[in-house]
Amino acid sequence: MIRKKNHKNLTINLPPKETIQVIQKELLDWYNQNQRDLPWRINKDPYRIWVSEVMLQQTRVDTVIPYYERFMKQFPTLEDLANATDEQVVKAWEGLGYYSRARNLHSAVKEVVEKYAGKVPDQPETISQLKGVGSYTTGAILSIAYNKKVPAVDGNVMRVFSRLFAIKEDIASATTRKKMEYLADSLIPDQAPGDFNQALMELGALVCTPVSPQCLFCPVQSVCHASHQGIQGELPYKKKAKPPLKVPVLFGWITSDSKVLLEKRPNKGLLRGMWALPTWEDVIESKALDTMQKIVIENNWLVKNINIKGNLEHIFSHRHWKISLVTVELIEQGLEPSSNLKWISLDDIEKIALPNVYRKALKMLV
DNA sequence: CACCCGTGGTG
DNA sequence: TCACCAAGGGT
Repeated sequence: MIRKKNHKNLTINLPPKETIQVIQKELLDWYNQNQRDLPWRINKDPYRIWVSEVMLQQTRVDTVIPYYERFMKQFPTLEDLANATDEQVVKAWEGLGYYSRARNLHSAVKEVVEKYAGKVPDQPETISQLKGVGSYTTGAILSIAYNKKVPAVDGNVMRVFSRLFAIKEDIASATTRKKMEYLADSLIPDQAPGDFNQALMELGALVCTPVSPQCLFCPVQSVCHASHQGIQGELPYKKKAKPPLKVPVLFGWITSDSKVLLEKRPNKGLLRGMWALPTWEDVIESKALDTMQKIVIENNWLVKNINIKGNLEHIFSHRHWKISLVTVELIEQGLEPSSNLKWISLDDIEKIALPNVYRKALKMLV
């Protein structure tokens, strides 16, 4: 290995030139033979590449495919998406999670229409200013759609590099990530940067997998430090994540006259800006009925009946909701609709973008 | 830098 | 069963 320092004075071991050439050739050959047939690979339309990259953030390929197919059918061009309403876009995203991705994408696409005449920027400084376009997505769009020599370091690439070069540092740290980006920048070939970036990710997805990597089928096994040392199973190193915090919550199924009350969640925090069943946090199961009765009294609602309807759990990445479901039937709709409160019929609820945790609750009620 | 932000699949 | 994870970004 050649020890080098980059502009930020990080010490980085770069492989010798011959090794770099082996990696480039073997990876590109392998990718040409083994790449999957994926719907975002039918052409190089920057808009199509962009949508796929945003959907794929922290989300599996198999999960994304049906969403992507529907999304591209509904919004075939960048202009179509720009002209859509926010509600339409978020509805198309329903069930995918991380809903801010949809709002950011929508907002960014509108910005591209207004400021760049509908052409997706092809410079890193410009495109990375768009909402929801970070370092990885910048590299992915520029290399895949525009064939620019910009690294795209995602979780796959970090895993592949950590094994290939036996890097034992925590891949969650910003410093390690900088090293990885510098490595990627040093490895990426002039000829086919987009294919090379995708080859790294494809290798991580198909061969250099998180558990039981298939080193026997790896095109770069001959130059892999982890494989030679037999430590591929130990890498990449990652600090253990904290378990999600358990929070007891109360969902209200508040109905009147065959309509149900929906509440818009605040513009910050979990499921921000999404329509939801009225939700109260830190209400334990044994207090669910009491709490709902208090709420009814405080609001002077005229109530036919209040019932516990059941319990369910939902685990987010950092929250674990233990949910009590309580139904309230009002004699009359004593609540004025507002910007964050509305009555809606059961038919119309299908048209609203509801997070899956609320869809799950709905299934227990209808 | 540490934390927040969804969901469903898997071994 | 449950810990871990999947083509990250924002703050």
